[in-house]
Amino acid sequence: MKNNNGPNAKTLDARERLLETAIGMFAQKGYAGTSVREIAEQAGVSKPVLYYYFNSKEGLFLAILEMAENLQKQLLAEVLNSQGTVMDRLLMLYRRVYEEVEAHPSFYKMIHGLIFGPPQGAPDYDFTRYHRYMIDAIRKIYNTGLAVGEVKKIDADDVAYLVLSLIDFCLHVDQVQPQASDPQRAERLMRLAFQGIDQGTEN
Amino acid sequence: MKNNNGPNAKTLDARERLLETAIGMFAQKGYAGTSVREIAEQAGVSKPVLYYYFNSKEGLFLAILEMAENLQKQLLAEVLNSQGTVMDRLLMLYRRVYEEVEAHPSFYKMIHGLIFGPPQGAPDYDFTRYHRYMIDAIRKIYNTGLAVGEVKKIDADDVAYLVLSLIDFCLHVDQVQPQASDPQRAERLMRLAFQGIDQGTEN
DNA sequence: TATAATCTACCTACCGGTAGGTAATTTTCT
DNA sequence: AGAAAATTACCTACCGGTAGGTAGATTATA
Repeated sequence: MKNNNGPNAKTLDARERLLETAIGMFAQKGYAGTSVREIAEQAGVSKPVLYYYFNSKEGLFLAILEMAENLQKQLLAEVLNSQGTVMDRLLMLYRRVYEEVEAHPSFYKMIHGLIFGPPQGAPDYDFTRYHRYMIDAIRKIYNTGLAVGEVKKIDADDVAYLVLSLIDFCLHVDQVQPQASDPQRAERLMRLAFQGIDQGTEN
Repeated sequence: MKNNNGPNAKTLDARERLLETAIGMFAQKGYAGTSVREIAEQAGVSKPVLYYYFNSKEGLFLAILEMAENLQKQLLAEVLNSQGTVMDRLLMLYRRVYEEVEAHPSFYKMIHGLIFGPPQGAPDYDFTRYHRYMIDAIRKIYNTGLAVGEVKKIDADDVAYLVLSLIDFCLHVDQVQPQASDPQRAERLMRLAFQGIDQGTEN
């Protein structure tokens, strides 16, 4: 009954509530700054329930990271399946990431903090993989454009780093300085960078 | 005596040792992940000495941030006094920041983690100021170049964001993925971006 | 001898994690 | 089908240990 659907609906409830709450608190206060007591309390369950589902604070943490990685892989696969010019596809990459960030701000904030922040006693985890996946994807998009003579021949890594840097930066600014937020900025910056990357020098 | 110079040398010793140790530990483990016990121990003093000089963990933290802000202001003033083309001056900005980061890696890492990471129970502090100072400086450099017709007329903020994004990103990569480090990358990326920003479209 | 700098010993509050128990559901046996 | 056994999903109460912070004695300096 209640507001749940299907069998063992209540079972999923506590687990998912813990996940969502933990994401929010890790995003706001970091791993070390968040206690399992707070998480359990805010999720409306007792502390041992957390240990029942995740074995430990680290287990809960790693469960979240696994979700994040799957989400990213899925998103990139989707973008890499797209068609269009290099510019179109890179803009689509940005927009899809942007959508995801808007839909799950805490999730993004937590991952972002882990990638860029200090490891605050959190379990070892190679966060650079998130960047590697992005770099790879951008490089692939650039290379297909190169094959059809759509873009200049430049070091593909340099292109990838330049594009990723502005995507990351725009997302970061949107998040920590909402008053300076500008959803169009990333697109403008990308076009700005592309005036030197596109084969034709139309401007 | 010892290895110190001038009066109250030993006085400064414990205090400075605490500052340096704290910077290193905050950089590695974050604010919440670092205990005052560890800091005092690693600095070779007892815990109350820390409280004698800084009153609290927060006091120590804020003392470090004040140092950082002064350092940045001094660096930017220096760069803004320089002469040359927009490109030259922006590259100089990058190189000076790079030098400073190389010279004090933990210091940079700590500030970087605070700007991009979650506020892990650390005292409230507006870290966006570091970015604002940088944006302002880059904008000023661009605008002087614009006045003499050296660069295209583009939104100065967009230029500043693009330049800052790649500077930040390159410094970040150098730090978290030393094996992928490349001191020349920032310069290459900046030239890459400039092929679309420079007035002449030579390529 | 006054004061600045440091120590040992201790406080309370909270940390991650667990022991042990229970209501309710599901599975197995007859 | 209905009783017995097992499992799921949760609870309260507590553990050893460590967190930030302090009181008060002690040592060095001038």
